[in-house]
Amino acid sequence: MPKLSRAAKNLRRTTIEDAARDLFIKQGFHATSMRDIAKTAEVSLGNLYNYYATKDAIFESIINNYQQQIDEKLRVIFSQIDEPLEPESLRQMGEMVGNLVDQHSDFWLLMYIDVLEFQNRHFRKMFDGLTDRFQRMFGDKFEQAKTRGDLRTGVDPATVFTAAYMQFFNYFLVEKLFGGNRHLNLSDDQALNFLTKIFAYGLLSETKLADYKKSVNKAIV
Amino acid sequence: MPKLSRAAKNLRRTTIEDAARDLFIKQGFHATSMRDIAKTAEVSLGNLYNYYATKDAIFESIINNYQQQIDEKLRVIFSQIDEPLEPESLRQMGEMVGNLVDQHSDFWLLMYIDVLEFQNRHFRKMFDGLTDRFQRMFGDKFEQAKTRGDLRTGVDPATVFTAAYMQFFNYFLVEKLFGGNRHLNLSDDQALNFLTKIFAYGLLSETKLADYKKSVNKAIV
DNA sequence: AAATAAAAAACGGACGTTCATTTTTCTTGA
DNA sequence: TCAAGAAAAATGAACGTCCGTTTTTTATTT
Repeated sequence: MPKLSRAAKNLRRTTIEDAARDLFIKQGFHATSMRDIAKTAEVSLGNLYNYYATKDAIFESIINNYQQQIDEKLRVIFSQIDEPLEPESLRQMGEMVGNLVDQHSDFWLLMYIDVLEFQNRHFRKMFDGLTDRFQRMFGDKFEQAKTRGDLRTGVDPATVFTAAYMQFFNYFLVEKLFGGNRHLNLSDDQALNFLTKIFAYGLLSETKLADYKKSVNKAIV
Repeated sequence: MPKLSRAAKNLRRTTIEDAARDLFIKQGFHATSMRDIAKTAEVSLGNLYNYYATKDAIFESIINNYQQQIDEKLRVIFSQIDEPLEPESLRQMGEMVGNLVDQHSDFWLLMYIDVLEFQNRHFRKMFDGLTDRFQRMFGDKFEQAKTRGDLRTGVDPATVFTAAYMQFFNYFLVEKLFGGNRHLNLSDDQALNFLTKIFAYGLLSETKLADYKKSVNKAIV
């Protein structure tokens, strides 16, 4: 018979992982000691080993939980997109990606830890088959746009969408984590507009583009 | 009177730094011990301290030297670009960036170490004022293209060029270091063509684009 | 032999992990 | 209702190892 309820145990685990995550992010995996984690989590050193077999196990558990959290946020982001190929939607996605990077920069730092110390073993799936996933997600919308004649011929919409997604991500990561302060010489808002514009030009047919230009920004012509 | 010539001393330093760099990249900064470095460099532990005051000093020296090497490679890349706004040039840049990432993936790993353990102190300058630098580099070419009417109105060529540069870089980093095997669902060659196409559409005027489409790929129309 | 370089040994401390011990918690029997 | 006791949980000292750095010793060169 267990003396602690499952809920109480999970609470302890959460406390430990929160502490460990903060420390890993602040000072790296190797630089963080089990004693650091114990002290921050207000748990004895030995007791850590009642919850995790090794220090690595703590890292892996953090990643798995965090990954789920981020996956859910991404799911919400994409679920809010009705028409993925509308410039407005692209921009909206970029904005939400920016928020995700802002609010969870620690998660991406964990990814770099993973790249360096675990050959990105835990994060590989973030990029694996990315285009295919978007195709599965929005395939019908892509098809509809194509039959409507909204798209340039010879340009695969799923690939453009993926490229836009990646560029938005990279833009904010560079700004947030790499100290590239305004590396595009634009404010975040302006950068979003600009990148959206680029991908819209790359994606849309001339007739469709004409609408975009007219409606959004007359200065562009 | 020194017993070792300056050249001999530099050789030792090079040997030590080569060993340290390999180890840092393979297992990270904190996971690499001075004893590891000594053994790999075939130098005694104590002797390391005749050449470097601390372990950090080794890391900084490596970065500074490597940075110079990469800067020189980048200089060569950009010096080979005559007409930065030609799609062909963009693609060429992308290809060379790909080679740079391939041949020096260790350098970019050092950057991630720097992000995690030194808040990117040593690499900040890689992204700082990037657009300005391209403007300074190719400003006259950009102006010429504008007056020739090659460009879309309302699209700053330096910004497009920077965005293209960043996207090429990011594409290859994801492929090489993050295990995103064919995350755009394209071969590297196809990805280069595709990304070039996107930025060309975003950058060039309709008349100029017509030339591009005709000359490069009739299938696109 | 004097100066420089290299090697080896030693230092104090911190590391991840283990383990004997103590404390807490809940069940049980009266 | 409540002490007894067993099981679970928590503790902190201890272990052996490795760490970055310093100091001492040895080798090499002029």
